[in-house]
Amino acid sequence: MTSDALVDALVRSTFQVVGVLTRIGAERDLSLTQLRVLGILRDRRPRMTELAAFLGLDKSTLSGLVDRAERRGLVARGKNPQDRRVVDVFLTPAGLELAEQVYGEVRRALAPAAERLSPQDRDQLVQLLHTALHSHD
Amino acid sequence: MTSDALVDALVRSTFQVVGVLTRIGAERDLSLTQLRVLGILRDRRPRMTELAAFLGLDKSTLSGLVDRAERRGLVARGKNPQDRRVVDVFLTPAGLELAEQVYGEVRRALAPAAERLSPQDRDQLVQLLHTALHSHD
DNA sequence: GCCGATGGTTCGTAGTACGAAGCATGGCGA
DNA sequence: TCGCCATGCTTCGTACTACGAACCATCGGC
Repeated sequence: MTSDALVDALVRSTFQVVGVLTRIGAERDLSLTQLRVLGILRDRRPRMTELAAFLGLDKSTLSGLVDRAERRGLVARGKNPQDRRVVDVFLTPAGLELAEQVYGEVRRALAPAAERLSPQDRDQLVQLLHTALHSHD
Repeated sequence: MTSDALVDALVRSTFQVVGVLTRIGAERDLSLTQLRVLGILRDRRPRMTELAAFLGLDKSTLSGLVDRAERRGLVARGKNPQDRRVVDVFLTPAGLELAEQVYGEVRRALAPAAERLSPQDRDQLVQLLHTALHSHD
């Protein structure tokens, strides 16, 4: 099976990128999950359940996660006028700024990797990853 | 900058693979870190400090991690005859079996992704990931 | 033989994650 | 319209993950 080598490569690079993300997050006291939350909320204002589903987490986990982020002033809870049970989550200005900072840093950290490839190879890599993983069949 | 698209793609696929690994691990009560430990120990018998460094974790974190895995009978601590301060870690037969099981499952879970690519594309993807990330300059 | 360096463990603290139980609101069927 | 189940979220209890500081044992050079 040729696919084994590919799976190995994917897992390997996954852990490598996770390492980079974890390190950058740690510098600002953000876990991988919080990092992801910031990334997601940059262009969305989901309800708790949606966000939990997106992250693959239990609702109860998200409550705590949002609690802590709210305490730090990074996100806020909003009421939903259509349904008073629903809680919407969104970034505060401080949260947005931090998100942009962090993702800027991620880009900087991974730029050397990108620069090891020619522009054509980069495009191709993006394309291949998209085809393989972004399975919209 | 073209590299931004690549960074985005890398981060995206990272979270996707992390999702797969987390799910498969959870089915057997293994965290991402424990999964990684199993993977590493499949073909190594490092000392605690080496393993910690490899994982990017503090020694103290690893003590607990190995404690729990040992309690479950997955790994064992061994004395190092050259230096009596040193503790070597290795998989038990049960740990090895679980590791093989889990990594088989990972391969199965990611096989559909691989199969979306032609054999040549797979090779190319492996090659590109290696060049970009496996920076042995 | 002493002493600083190295290798691990222990302890306290905070975050992460789950499931069960609980409360409020919504919406449907009688 | 009322009753009741479903849905959305929070709270609580538990276990794991992770760190740093303090600690003990051993090693190696002097």
